[in-house]
Amino acid sequence: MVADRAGVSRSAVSRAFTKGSYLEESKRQKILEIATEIGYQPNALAAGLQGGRSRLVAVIEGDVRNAHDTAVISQLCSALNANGFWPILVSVTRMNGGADALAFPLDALIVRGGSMSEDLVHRCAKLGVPMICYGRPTEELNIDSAYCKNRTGMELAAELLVSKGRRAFGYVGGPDQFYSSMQRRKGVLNVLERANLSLEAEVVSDFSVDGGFAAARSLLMANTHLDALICANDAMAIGALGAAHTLGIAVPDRLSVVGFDDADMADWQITQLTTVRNPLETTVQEILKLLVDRIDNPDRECRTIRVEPQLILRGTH
Amino acid sequence: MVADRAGVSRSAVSRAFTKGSYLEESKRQKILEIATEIGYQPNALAAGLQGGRSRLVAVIEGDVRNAHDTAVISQLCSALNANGFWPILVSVTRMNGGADALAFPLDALIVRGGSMSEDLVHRCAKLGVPMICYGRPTEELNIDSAYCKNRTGMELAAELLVSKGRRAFGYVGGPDQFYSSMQRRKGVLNVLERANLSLEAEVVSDFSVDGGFAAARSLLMANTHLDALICANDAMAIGALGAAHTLGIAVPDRLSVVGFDDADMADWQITQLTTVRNPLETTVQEILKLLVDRIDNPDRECRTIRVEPQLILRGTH
DNA sequence: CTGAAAGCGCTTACAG
DNA sequence: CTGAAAGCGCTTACAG
Repeated sequence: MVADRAGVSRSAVSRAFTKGSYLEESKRQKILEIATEIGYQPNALAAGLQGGRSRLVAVIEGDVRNAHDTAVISQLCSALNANGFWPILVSVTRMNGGADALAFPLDALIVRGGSMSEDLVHRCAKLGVPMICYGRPTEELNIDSAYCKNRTGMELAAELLVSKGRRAFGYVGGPDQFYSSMQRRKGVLNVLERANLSLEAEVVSDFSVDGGFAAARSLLMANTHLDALICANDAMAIGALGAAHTLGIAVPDRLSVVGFDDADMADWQITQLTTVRNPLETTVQEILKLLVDRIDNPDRECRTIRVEPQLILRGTH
Repeated sequence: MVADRAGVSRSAVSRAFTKGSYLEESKRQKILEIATEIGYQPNALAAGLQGGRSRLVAVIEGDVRNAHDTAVISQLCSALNANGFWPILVSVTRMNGGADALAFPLDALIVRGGSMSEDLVHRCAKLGVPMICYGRPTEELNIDSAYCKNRTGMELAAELLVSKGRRAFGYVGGPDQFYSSMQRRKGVLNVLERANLSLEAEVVSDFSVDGGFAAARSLLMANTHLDALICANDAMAIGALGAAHTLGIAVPDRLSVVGFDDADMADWQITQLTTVRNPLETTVQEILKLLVDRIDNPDRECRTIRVEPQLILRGTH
């Protein structure tokens, strides 16, 4: 034990590792020295038991996965690390909707709107664990959240195509249960209405590349006159690009294809997808700000951060 | 407190939540009932303090990211969840090479070979925290590991191209410091030597799509006679496909391109990349077996699992 | 500035 | 089958 070796009390050792606590510098030095020598490090579990903060944050991972979701989670964990938090990754399907993670005295719990169950909301509230949501507004639940303006983003995309002279629009939507799916579709519809156009064909898919391929293929085969195909995310747009290719439809000459997210793959040479940027670094930063601020100030009112989307012009419009 | 409400001891409550401990069924029932009512759940931190297992597993996330690495980590966390473990995600750059995670009484620590520092190895050994490595062999360090047979895999790919009549080979390699880079390159060289061919051009890149694009582009421009381009992973192969496209080189008519990993993107319609399957589900399962077995049996000899690669024929060879 | 003591919320022998 | 007690490894008032 470090305390014995250094001839000090356990309190002193604890203080040596606590920034900003009173301890004679020479003593602290000696303690730290012995600690590194024998490889001692305060046990975070025991420390976390002390009423204060555990610095543990559960990140609930949803079941619908695409490149953008994965990227958000990865960046989120990185940002948590950078702020001295320990992200515990929890699968929504595996761990009882994420509620099992509440066995830990969590400083916070982060979840995408689409994976948030009522049960989870109730239990967090009951236990006083702050919840931060992303991907949809949650004011009505009194929960902080950050999300990209989906409708606005899609309006940007649709306006671009209308202004390019496109007139026969098809749409590949995301699963109905997602807030983002509804909003993105609404954005498209708004613009078409203003332009006195209507959606000529539409199909719902699953936000995946394969799903987008199948959906776009059947849509394009049944509606050969389409000259614009808007997809609710980049993964499906990439699938749509494949579908157009196999059907011999030239993009963008005969057909415009746009997506949403601006995932990495949108900028590859073989895709060069025109899309709407869903700025994940910004979203992640906002989530962290909400989290830190919530911990400092547990009783403040909940806040909703709306992140601005941005049109990214590349080669498929 | 549940114990009071149910009129039992704290021991009884603890036992009610511990599978396989003696407790009259009616009592257990009552305790569980009250627990769900008031939202009680044993504190995992306090439980973890009890000499036994914490069920906490640190997963160290490296700095070099590509789709395959991200997928491995994501699946790994999912598999850990499925086995009742709590993965703590730790950024190798942010958290002192991952060593900071040792503040928790970890049941194990999982790290990719390329992100494993000597310091980390020493400290895990000193603290008795089992380390499971993937992506390279670590027998000499007395550490369990699982990895795909890189050399064998690349031999499969190179043999395919040789048998197709390709004679002028180029190679886009991964960063020198990775074990997998060296082994994959060796696989290519072995096959060429046996066929009395030699590598005509070669360049090292960074396992990313953009890196692969730039590398392949310069390679192809400087060596217009190449008829085969082997890339050390799928991401760079996708980049190479883009490079070939912008240079007007028809794949596979004039140039064969193959990758390694069989990442999701390799099977998209727009890529249909011929590649070598680096079976991540198998690797993840093997890592979990190693981990569980190590926990049950802390003093067993270390094991190295070599996962079999598999040639996947698609459209670019 | 520092030590002795209490306490965080559990589990686990130890007695019954 | 079950309770009282000790103990896990820390931190934090409380006295000095």
